[in-house]
Amino acid sequence: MTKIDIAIKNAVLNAVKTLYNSQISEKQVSIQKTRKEFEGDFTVVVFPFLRFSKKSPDLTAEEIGKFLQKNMPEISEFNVIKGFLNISLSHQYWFNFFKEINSIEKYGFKKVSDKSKKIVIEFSSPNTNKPLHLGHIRNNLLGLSVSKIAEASGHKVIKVNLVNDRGIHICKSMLAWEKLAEGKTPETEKMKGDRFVGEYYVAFDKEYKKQIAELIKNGISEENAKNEAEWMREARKMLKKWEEGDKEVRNLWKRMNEWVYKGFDETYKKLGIKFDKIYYESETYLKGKDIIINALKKGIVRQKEDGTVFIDLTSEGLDEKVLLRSDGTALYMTQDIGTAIIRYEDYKFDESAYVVGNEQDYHFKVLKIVLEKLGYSWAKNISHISYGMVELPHGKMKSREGTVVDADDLIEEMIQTAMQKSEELGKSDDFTEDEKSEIFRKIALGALKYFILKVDAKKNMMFNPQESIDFNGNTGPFIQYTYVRIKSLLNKAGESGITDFSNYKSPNKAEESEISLLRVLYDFEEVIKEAEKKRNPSEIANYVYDLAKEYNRFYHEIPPVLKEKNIDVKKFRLSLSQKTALVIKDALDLLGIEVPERM
RNA sequence: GGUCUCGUAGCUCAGUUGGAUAGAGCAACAGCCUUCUAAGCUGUGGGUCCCAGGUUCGAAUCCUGGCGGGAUCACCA
Repeated sequence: MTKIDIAIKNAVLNAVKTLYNSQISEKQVSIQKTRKEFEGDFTVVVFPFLRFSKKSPDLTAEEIGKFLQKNMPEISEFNVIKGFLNISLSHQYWFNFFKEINSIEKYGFKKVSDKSKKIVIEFSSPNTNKPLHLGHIRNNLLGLSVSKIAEASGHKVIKVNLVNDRGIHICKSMLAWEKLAEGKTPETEKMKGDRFVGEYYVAFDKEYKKQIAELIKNGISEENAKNEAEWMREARKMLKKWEEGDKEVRNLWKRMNEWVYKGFDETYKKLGIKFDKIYYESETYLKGKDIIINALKKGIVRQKEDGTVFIDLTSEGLDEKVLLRSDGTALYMTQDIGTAIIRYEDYKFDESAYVVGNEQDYHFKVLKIVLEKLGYSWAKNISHISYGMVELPHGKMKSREGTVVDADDLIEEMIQTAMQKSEELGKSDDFTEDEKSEIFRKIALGALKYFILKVDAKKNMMFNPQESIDFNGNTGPFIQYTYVRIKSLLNKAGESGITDFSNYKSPNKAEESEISLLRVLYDFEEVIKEAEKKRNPSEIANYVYDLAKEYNRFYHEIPPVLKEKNIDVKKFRLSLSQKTALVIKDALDLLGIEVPERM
């Protein structure tokens, strides 16, 4: 499709050349959408041309406007206000534009082919010692959405999860379970496995703190107390046994992880998340160790007297980074080096992106540099999709202190609210029970997902449990409602015998609200491009909100479509509605949000 | 302390390749259901865009310096 704004830009370049005999660069021409309070579709800012025209802004704009109008049949008229040249496109142009996009099944989307860029996107990456919370939800939703946007941009996407299934934190839950559980399991307690295990993690911390306090009371320094508390010593012993492959410890580890995975699967399913590949840290961390030991032999990394292996990054303006402990065991960085390499061997990706919180900006900066120093040329194609923290009104979320918003609880609460709201409005009366659960689920998750994704990913965001669960205004349900409303309209049209709307003759004239709606539809292609470039789902979210809002305005301003006498006008409006619904659906899908057919 | 990042209406957020009178939603107030779903639409009030300089015809947006919040700088992950 030829983009009209690009055509205008070229015409302006041509105008300046012809009228003022001056060659200007594309960069100097700024075409923007005309602001609502003025008449027109696109605006050309003429200030940069004044030094070539040597005329007043208004006169320059006038001359360029006349030139454009003469050379572009799509332009119907123009006006000049204070040096801004506002261009109006003919109604015919907009009708043609609509016919064009209406004939494309997935307008704005690019197809994935064999030549597509291959992108591995890692997200979620949970620890297996506690249930998922709101922070994880943001991660998961961003990962899912970024993946979908990349796919819509024609890339081959591989969604990957790296499960952090080993380490001292897991041993803490295991130890507490051994000490306190008396054989209880998620089955006997009728509890979700991840939550069950999480309770023992909290129990560990409680006892651990008690032990530290005790030691401090006996005159031991805080630092020593933290190291020497009995449970901590036992947890470390357990970790060592795990690394040695102790059968009993491994069995317990396996058993408790299974509980957690079962719980996670439920939550992922509710969120609509699936992975193409799951990596387990327990299976990849040794690779990193090998790589580092090899690099030590080659002299790329060095060893200190105390035995730690490190890499010198001072030439990059960073510090020395330790890659192996003095006892030879692996660190977070070590295992991430290993996993990155395994991932490249598995997929030979063109790009590898990590969706991880901004608290790890430094980590990923270092990871990339270290891999480059180790000689992996593909390391330059690693990127970190960094996002901000979710904050609560009373402060930070800390799982050990129980000040978290649990993912499952939150989803359940949202479903309850959706149900209540629907009953209040008297809308659920004629739904069957199956329909109800399906509809409330979609609305609840739509509300939650939209709430989180509409905020710019890189910014911290505030989550106020009381106020955040809203279904009016700039929310997911508002957008879903718009879709449902259109569906209802189309169904009614169908009942009256009009099922095919595409065979109309374009009307002579379009209403202002129709043009406004078409202008928003025009932007969709560009919005996907921008969202992909910036890896930022919020651009899609804000767009689809604008679209829904614009449709609702159209819906109210236009007299009832079904009563329209002129059959061509009627069909055009139904087509326009239908396409809007489709774009809403496609855009919401990019956010991982489903649409109900009724609500 | 170094580095990074954010600061826009009472609250939650849009708005940066520099453009016109800075926009939404929530909350408050006032209207619109004998015409297609009122989870909707329309209107009113609400702003030193953290502060001070600078660049520019033009700055919320770019630069410099402050102030304030957050993150990070581990043989934790």
